[in-house]
Amino acid sequence: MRISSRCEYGLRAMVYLAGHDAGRPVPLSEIAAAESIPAPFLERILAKLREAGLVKATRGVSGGYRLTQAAADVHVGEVVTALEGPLSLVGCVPDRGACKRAESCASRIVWRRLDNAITGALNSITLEDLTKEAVTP
Amino acid sequence: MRISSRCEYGLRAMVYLAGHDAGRPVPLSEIAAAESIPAPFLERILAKLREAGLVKATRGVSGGYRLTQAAADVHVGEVVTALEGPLSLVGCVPDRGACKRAESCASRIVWRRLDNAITGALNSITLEDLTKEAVTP
DNA sequence: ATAATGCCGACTGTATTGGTTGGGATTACT
DNA sequence: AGTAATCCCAACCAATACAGTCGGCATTAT
Repeated sequence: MRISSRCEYGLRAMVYLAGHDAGRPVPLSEIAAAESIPAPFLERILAKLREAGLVKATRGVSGGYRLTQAAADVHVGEVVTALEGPLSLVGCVPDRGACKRAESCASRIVWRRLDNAITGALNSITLEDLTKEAVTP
Repeated sequence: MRISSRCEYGLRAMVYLAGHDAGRPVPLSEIAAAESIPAPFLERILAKLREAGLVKATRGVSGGYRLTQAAADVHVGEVVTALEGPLSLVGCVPDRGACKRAESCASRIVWRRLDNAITGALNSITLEDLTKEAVTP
């Protein structure tokens, strides 16, 4: 039960993009250097974010990455989901059929609550909030 | 970012113990059968819970496991921590020195919030709540 | 043409997960 | 004393995920 480096890096990269959008795409190498992320690893992370539609890339000289949406429209939960898979920590929460005893399982109450807490926490923050650091802890 | 089976099983076992404490210890085999948990695996899970002081075992014929405290005093967070390690999903939250950029890192805000959400969700439920199923989702 | 950039598939070492196996040590009961 | 039920423990295993790396190809501004 740990957030992967992939995900930490990915969020840092997204925040960087949000904070450095000046009409030009930002090359991967710049993000990697600024955030101390191994470049080839970051490449694979950005690929996932691109597949998820969160960033778009332009190739060639002076190419790079940009957000596809305004920073204010991107919730952190979307970023985490793109990199970490569904936020549900336990299979029986989204898919009641995943476990035969789901109906009578008291523990499921816990996992449902946990699910709500996590989703709420991550979806109540946008990239814009983070660039402004105007979030109360 | 997933709860391990170890942890799901462990919580189910704890809830079972909370709901079946009739002054006698409950043998592992009973829990395993009732909750469909592979017995040898459950054994290792209960070992961890015992190390954490959450259950105690008595050996020999008609031995078994019991909670060390009243169900109302055991918060789910303790059970999860015992099996899954610290609840913090990211190293820089409990230990600010884990990452050099911690001070200036906007993402850290996210992880702090997430931490609080998770801890809050898990520590607001006790085993007794679960046996009564009196928790609102 | 060239250099900067993104795209992609294959590979690797390490750790974790989800177990199993086999043999002990304790204890209640007869 | 013997036996069966029970917990205790160390070693092992296969599959998967994690955190990267490497090498080459495709695209494009200049």
